[in-house]
Amino acid sequence: MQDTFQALSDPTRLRIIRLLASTHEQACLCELVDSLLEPQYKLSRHLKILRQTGLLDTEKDGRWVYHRLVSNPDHLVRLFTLIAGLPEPDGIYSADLDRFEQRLAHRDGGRCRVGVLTDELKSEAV
Amino acid sequence: MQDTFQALSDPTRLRIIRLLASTHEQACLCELVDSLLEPQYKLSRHLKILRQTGLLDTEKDGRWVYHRLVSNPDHLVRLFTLIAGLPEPDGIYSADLDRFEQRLAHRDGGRCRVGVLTDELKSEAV
DNA sequence: TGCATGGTTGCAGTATCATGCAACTATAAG
DNA sequence: CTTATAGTTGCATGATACTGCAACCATGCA
Repeated sequence: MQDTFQALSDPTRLRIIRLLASTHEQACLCELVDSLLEPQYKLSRHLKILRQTGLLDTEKDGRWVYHRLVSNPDHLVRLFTLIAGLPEPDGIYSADLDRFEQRLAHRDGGRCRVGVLTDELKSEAV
Repeated sequence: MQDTFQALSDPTRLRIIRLLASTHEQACLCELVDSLLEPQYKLSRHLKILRQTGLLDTEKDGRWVYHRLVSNPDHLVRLFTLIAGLPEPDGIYSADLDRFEQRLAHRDGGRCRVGVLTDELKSEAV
């Protein structure tokens, strides 16, 4: 179980878990890149760690790989709930959440059909 | 908050937290030494980290220093509860708990009045 | 078959962390 | 004052972890 806490001890990984826990959504890598504004390879590696630790499930669909929180064992689900309800000192998570929901608007039939949009999204914002 | 998970990502520190969370007790260093069977300096350092991370409160009483889980903020208390209810794959925690309760029998008026007893306790066990 | 693109990974550098040893502080008792 | 003991800490070392870069794999499409 300390592996679980170990996995959550990295800021980037905690952002990923919080995002998925508070939205009850799944996300592919490019959507996470646009939401957390971190390099693709960095997030890819953290996702791998979260998967290996048993916190994430993965489903491959064509070129896209969807990540979601596991739905068991029970104590992990409770932990996710606790994390989703955590107070937020800095506002990082709500900013992640905003960008994520903006990104979800680009889905088609509940599936990701585009790649990294960070630059385009920035232009729209202007 | 990742500091909290970071603090819990060490096996020794998790043993300390689990012990205090499942007993709702406080403990001084020598009692922890007898319960976890780890070197005093090692536990002392981990206790310091847990204190600095805001998971433990400390009360000094003569030569003895008592450590207990903090009672706020709320999400920490919930986390402690979750930890106390965690399944136990290996039996390490229940062994810690057994030794801790054996050690508590040596208290006098709810206070620790002896030092490290590991060797003596071993002899008794024979 | 070739290309664009979502995603992965080997490598190297740097930082962080846990541990053992030994020296140290602080407090109580003779 | 001296001694025993509960607890702390500086130092050196080995292990682990995060990151950036660049090369790579896998899939869909023209």
